[in-house]
Amino acid sequence: MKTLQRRTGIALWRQVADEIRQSVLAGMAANAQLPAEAELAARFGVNRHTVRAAIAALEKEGILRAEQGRGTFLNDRKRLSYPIGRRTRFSAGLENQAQTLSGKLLSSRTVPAPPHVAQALSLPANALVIEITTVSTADGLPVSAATSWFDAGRFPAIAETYAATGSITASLMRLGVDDYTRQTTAVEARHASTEDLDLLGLSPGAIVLLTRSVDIDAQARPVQYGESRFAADRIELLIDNRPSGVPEAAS
Amino acid sequence: MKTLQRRTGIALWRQVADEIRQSVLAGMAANAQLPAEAELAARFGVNRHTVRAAIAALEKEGILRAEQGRGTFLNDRKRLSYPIGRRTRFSAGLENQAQTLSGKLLSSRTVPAPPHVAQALSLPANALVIEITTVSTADGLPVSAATSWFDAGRFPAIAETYAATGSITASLMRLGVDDYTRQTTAVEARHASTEDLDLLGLSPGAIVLLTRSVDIDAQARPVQYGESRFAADRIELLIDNRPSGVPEAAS
DNA sequence: GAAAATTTGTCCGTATGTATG
DNA sequence: ACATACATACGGACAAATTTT
Repeated sequence: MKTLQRRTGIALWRQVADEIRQSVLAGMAANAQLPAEAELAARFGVNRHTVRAAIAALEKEGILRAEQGRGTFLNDRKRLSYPIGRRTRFSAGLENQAQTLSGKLLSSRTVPAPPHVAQALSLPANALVIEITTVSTADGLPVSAATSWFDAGRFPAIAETYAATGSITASLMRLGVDDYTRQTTAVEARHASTEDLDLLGLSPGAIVLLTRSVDIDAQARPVQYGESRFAADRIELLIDNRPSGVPEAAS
Repeated sequence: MKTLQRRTGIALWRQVADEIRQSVLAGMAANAQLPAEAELAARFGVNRHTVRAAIAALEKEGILRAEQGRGTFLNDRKRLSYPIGRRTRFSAGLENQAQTLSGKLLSSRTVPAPPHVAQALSLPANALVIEITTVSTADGLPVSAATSWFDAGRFPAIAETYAATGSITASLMRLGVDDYTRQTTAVEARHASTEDLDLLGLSPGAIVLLTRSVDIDAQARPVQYGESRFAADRIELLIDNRPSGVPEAAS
């Protein structure tokens, strides 16, 4: 049952690290002590050195801390919860969970719309779009990197307004879009690209949640198509279909 | 730039395989030809042997086929799209995308509800729940493994009806729940556990999308809490908030 | 306080896997 | 197919820090 596999291109110590992260740490409280290295080695059927390599990796990720003579302990870090619904907004969604939120413009350019972007925005095949790349941060830790596309004819100044405000909602407001709603969100998961590792400050092998979303204005015209990469160890996506205003059944 | 990293516990050939899967194959049509091995080696800055190892792995996954003297070609396989909304149902959501769909009961047991399950189902702390583990398959390929919990007092025969029908919707119908809707869905991503690797037929290091969901009946009482693991390379989650367009009636 | 037990940290050597040319 | 260098995994022995007896 618990046979880790060899010769697969994934080092044993990394498989062990992944197992520890999810099954060992699953029900543990903050600052609780992990089983001893020897015990973990026995449980996974590997050498103690291999367990040590796994723990060293998790230490570098900030999840564990090891103290000589005492033991290894679970650090206190909790995941943010990012709500996705008709009124999906970065700042409003996380404002109760973090002290400081910010968005930073990394780059922008005007390009002919790639096919899937043109389709998402209901634009003709060779229309010009503005592509911006941004990183959003909560309490100083980057949580998402996003690439967004806007109709260059309708929002020629989107990059400048985003650079000034750090917010899509505020930028669109300045450009005449009083309100917008989320039409669709597709969610995938994958290993972070080297670029995203850099942008999000992640370790190699880290996982990102990838969302592809379309936002529309009050007249149901698409205003934004975006592809966001969320650091999967820092955030979860929450899809809540409860009609707003109805008291919650439980929780 | 695209500098692949060493000493990360992930073999270079596997990193190259992941890169090919997501960036090279991204915009390619089915049966299109890949760049030559030498060109790929140059692009990724690795030796040709390493590219060959990556291609061999992708061939074993069924994504590519290499033909001596001709080249390497992309097989035709697309990701399924699993819609999540108020009326989330496995069979109804995928029926237009696959020829055969099936659900199989792997195990069931009656246990005192774990705290988070009791909370999700609005049950007292030590209430009994029935826990079932299932695997759902599309066109013979497993796409999700799920663990679901039901109030043992209200649905004592849920395991038997699921075993008979292979469907949660049909099972609940037989047990007096004419209709149910999705209340919340939380989405995370992580490396597959060894158990899920086995259940879903994945290779070590593979990624799963993890959803935690609560379904409620017409009286807003929770009927099901479930944790599903989707093979991230076979399926994406689609959250569609369009009010019209989705037919209300389900058969 | 001293001794024993426990736990993490370091060093040795050896075999196999990975990556290059 | 060959040769070379480095990374990974194992096994054992022992040191260092801490807690328990």
